[in-house]
Amino acid sequence: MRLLYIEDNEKLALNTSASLRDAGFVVDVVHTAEDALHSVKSFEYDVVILDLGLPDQDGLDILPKIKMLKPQTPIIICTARDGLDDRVRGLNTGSDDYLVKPFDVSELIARINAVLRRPGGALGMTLTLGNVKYETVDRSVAIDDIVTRFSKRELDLLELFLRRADRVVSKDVIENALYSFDEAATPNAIEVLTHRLRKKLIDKGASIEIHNLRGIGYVLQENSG
Amino acid sequence: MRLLYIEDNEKLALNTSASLRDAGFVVDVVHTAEDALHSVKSFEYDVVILDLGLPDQDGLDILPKIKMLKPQTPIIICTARDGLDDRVRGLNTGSDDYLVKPFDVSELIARINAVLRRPGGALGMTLTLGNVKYETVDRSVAIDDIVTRFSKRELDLLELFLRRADRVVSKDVIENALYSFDEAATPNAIEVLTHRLRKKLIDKGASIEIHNLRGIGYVLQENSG
DNA sequence: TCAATCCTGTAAGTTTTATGTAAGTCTCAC
DNA sequence: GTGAGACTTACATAAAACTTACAGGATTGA
Repeated sequence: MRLLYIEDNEKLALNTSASLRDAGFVVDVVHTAEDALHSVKSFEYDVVILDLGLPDQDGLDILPKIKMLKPQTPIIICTARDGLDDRVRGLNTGSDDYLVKPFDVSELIARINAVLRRPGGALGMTLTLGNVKYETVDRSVAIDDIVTRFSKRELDLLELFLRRADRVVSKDVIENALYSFDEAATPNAIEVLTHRLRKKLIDKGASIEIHNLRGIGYVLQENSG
Repeated sequence: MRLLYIEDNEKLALNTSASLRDAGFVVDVVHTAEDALHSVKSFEYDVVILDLGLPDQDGLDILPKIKMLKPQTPIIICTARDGLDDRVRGLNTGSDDYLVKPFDVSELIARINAVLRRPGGALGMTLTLGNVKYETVDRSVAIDDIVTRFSKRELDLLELFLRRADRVVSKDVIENALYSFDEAATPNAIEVLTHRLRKKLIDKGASIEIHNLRGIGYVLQENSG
């Protein structure tokens, strides 16, 4: 899952991109429109995040250029409220999204996931580990190519683990990813949920395992033999 | 099968859209370029029908905008003979078509079907799963080669499910596919409709089943054993 | 044109199940 | 061995989906 993050404010870019990496994305950061276009030409991104207010030209000018180069790639535009003019609205394609500044990083992450999940958004986006395949578009899971049912929360957790396979995920991160502010969540809720996900994975013969690191968090790994 | 019909002449729009609905399409009608762009952004259409001669701007200007928003969606342009200039020809991308006014509605329906039948299009095939066969051209259904009657809405839903067999279809997607924006649709309407389709499938001995994924959507699957 | 029939959405009641809580057990680290 | 953290099981409940009945509207056929 690779993102291009176009943001001229270097300090902000540093902070935000770090959070995005924590969330399991691969992030390329550029600070100018010129670099951005170069990157778009050179690599395949799943999402482009465009922060308006670039120094070398009006940020909006770059939007149609990116669109022309990669019509399929969804773009998330970050803009101050008063920048939300008709030009943004007009260019916004429905497969895209915009976000009014200031915003919380978790909000941005939610938007990225939403855009990726949309039908036609990210083409053929499949998270795979071992014999487990997760389709982000329709949130379906197949183990050894056999479609398997999971509940909503189980899917949330599985997706989170798959995005951060082989990396430690703390209970905190899980809580933030799965539960909105108005939803309560004792640490136990996550333990129970993990238990259920584990059980289902074992029952269905998945070749992946959720390991616990006492006091630190969990890791999803392909089981080695 | 959902269409957007852009036509500023309200009387003509009313007549034509009624005929299109009779032919089994879900039709959204808009009278201005602004509304048209808004709808294209908000919904997924299988075909856009653009009648040139809109009041708020030269109709042709809207064409590239729609194209940019949804490069995949085929567009049928209706125009008077003298409007058939190079600009139309130039913008026509091959996935599109145009129709010279005045035309008969049956002609328009034929063009729509033709466009949908094209490679990569949505029509002109038999959707088959288990012992159920669905003819997209005339919307007829056969179970074990016995022709079976379904109501319009049931056909809409069945077609949607067959096109996405073994994949999760959310209520949201169902609502957008089956109901034009002037039609109401409580979530319950979809539940009732699903219930009726299920019952009919069972009664007629179909070997396919609609499974529910609580909070996520539905899946159509061939029943295993 | 009128009646009969069918389609389809609403409403209300019932069933199902996903999910958090609680309480107890296990286990690892020190 | 002790305690904190994680695991497990059972349970309650609220949300989601299912079902049934009904009524207005459309369609059909005489």
